[in-house]
Amino acid sequence: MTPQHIKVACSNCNLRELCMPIGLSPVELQRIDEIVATRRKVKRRETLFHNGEDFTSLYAIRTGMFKTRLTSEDGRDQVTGFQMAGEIIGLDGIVNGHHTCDAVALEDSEVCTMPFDRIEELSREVTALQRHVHQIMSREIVREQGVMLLLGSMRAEERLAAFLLNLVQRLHARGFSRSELVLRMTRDEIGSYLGLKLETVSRTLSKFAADGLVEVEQRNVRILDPEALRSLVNPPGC
Amino acid sequence: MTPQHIKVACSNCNLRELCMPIGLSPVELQRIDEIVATRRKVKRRETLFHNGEDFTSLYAIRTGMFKTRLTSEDGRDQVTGFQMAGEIIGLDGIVNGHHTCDAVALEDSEVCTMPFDRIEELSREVTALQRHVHQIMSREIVREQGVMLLLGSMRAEERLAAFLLNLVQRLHARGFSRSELVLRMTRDEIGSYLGLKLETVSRTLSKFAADGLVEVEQRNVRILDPEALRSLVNPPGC
DNA sequence: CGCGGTGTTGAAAATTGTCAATAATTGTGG
DNA sequence: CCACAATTATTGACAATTTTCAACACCGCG
Repeated sequence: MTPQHIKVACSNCNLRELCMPIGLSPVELQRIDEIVATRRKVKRRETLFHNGEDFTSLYAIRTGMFKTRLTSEDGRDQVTGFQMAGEIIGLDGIVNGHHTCDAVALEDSEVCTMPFDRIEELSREVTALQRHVHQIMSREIVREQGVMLLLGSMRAEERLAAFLLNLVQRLHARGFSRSELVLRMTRDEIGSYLGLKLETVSRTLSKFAADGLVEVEQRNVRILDPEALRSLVNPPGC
Repeated sequence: MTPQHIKVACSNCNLRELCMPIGLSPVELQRIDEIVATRRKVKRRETLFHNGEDFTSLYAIRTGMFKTRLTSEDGRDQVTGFQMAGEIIGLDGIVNGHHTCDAVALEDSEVCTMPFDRIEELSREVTALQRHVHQIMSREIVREQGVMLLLGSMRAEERLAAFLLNLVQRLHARGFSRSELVLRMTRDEIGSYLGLKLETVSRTLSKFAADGLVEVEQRNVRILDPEALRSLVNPPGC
């Protein structure tokens, strides 16, 4: 309700390789700086945008973590993703000019606001940006297909193993540990994302711990046997 | 293996309002005609493209129906969508330059091949086309989020009801009956899409028939009580 | 220090999957 | 055109997985 707005630039952002096209000339890079209108801080539990809200901008996450959540008419809801630094959210709003999901900060976070009409304008001139926008959208389509595979054909243990491996891999790509992670979301949110009840998530985590695959202490998870987790996701007989 | 290639034009295609931007000037429309390189016929059970294949083009379906299918490393597979006339497939290939799923014709079909580099080139000049491409990709993202909601939070009856209503609604938008439809896919394929076993699909269909919601004769389905189906998808207490 | 939100665990119930038998349909080749 | 094979669909009985309901523990914050 009281977002802070701050002027900034991509050209010296340390997340550049995560959310910007590569191989830009200095002049192109400078023009892209102009895309980011402002930064905006979003506190834990606050929404960046919500279902029904007019779509104006895409958001690049600078710090923190978000969940996107779909709520059906009858109140059922589904977490559709967890997004971290360098990832882009808001793509759902393009098609109808308003958002169709909520984006909620899981911790105090900061995003770069990129007005979409400026993105469209500039991507007509900077080919690398055009390509990049297409890639970001295609990547999201492919990611969601992977979630469909998970939800449609995996059992609880496989889903949770895939979830943990995916999270830690993305964190590692951002310079964090290859084996330790902090879950910023509740068991209930993990369950919603994985199509499981929170009790099932909790039980499955306990079983992983009992089997020596992970060490769990609250939201701190240490992956002890990544190979065993991987073999859960892709069963042995292959 | 022996695709037929035929030259054609969008400007007088009867599916124009389904797969092309609206409000184009005659000169813009003519330029868009140039996007469609060829038409290609794909026979039932043949693939339009498959996982790993180099990505070059998007495809607009002219006639027939396809399924897209994801196959995981261990051989598990997941149907990620059923596409019909006027819909676009191939968006998965943009991000990495190769397709990450298979597109299989469920009946003898015909598609328009649209080389993606031409689409990018032209959408730099024709704003309406640029916007259209973004909308198509965003629409696919939103569609997949809906499937995630279905797979993550609905039970078998709800999933199947949602599936039937979605299919018949899309068919109706194409001039077909509001209540009768022909399933071009097997029970197994429906089950894969809905995260259910084929036996569950069959049983649930039988139950719908016993309850007087639908009439099922092989792949011919008549929806007798669309309201009851809708109330299954969105349970009464709302 | 207590309270609300979060997490764990057990037992029973519900849903869906598995296995198996059979039927119906479609495609194929003689 | 018919017969046979292969594919697809239906149904039942039973098993496995996950959910539901409930009780209780833990933690962090005011």
